[in-house]
Amino acid sequence: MPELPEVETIARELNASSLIGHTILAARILWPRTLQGMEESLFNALIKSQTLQHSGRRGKYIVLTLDQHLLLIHLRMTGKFAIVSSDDPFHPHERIRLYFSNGQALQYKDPRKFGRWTVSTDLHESLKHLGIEPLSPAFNLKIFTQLLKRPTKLKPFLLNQSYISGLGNIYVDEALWEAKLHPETPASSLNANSIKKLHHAIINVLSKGIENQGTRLGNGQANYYSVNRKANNQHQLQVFRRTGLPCPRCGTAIIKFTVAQRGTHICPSCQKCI
DNA sequence: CGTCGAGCCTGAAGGC
DNA sequence: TGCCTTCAGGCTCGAC
Repeated sequence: MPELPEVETIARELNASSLIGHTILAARILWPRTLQGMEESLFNALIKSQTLQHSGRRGKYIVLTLDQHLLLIHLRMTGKFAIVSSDDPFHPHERIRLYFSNGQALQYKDPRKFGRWTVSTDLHESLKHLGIEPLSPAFNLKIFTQLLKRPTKLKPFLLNQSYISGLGNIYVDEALWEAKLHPETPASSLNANSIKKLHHAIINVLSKGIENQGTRLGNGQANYYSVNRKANNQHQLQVFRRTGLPCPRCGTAIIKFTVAQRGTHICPSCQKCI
């Protein structure tokens, strides 16, 4: 589940890669459902002969800028990229391959097949369902306070991409721990001090995640998140997937339970409900 | 508006 | 060892 820091890391890597400035010759679609609402023939027609100009990010989407279109890619749970030689054999998990004019190819692997690709001519229109970027200057205390005025628990609030875009299960658990807030606390019940702490915690966990080039979980196979193997943030996690281990702040054993149908990790001493 | 459950998927992990 | 079940979770959709 790549979240904002992982997607940002991947977007930067692609932007610094040898593919930038080269032309897409063709696409090979190995799992057609990866293309969202689009036939393979149309997809090919839209991207063929276009140059890859830039790789960026909006929310959890990778945004590849071509001459005339944008490629929007959501990795969902297990989407991964690699740059390979055009004549390398297909990987069993490979779903799409883009062939470039320099003899290389962008390989998209996704064992779970949840990831989605789409072609857009209007970024704003295509991603209008996304809320504010938490690392942008626009995400200030005043806006955050306004957003919190709704009848929902903190965890589903933070996971909802239409309010704040980019947070996922890992960084929500981490931010709530840092702010000493329980995930089932009603969003509208926070006082000014808690709002300030949570605002700071969100920016802090995401910034550190980017600094560490993302979080890599699992045993290096199915849950391997980043393009490169430098992702290091997994060693900085305070509560996520640390059930039974001592809270780094007070030593109480971390517990896991379900909130909003998601595995949720908290310190029961530091994070009291309401 | 919000919550909840199902569905999309497969590999890993746990139970027996 | 091996089969079977459960779990993991981002997002969408339909029901309430």
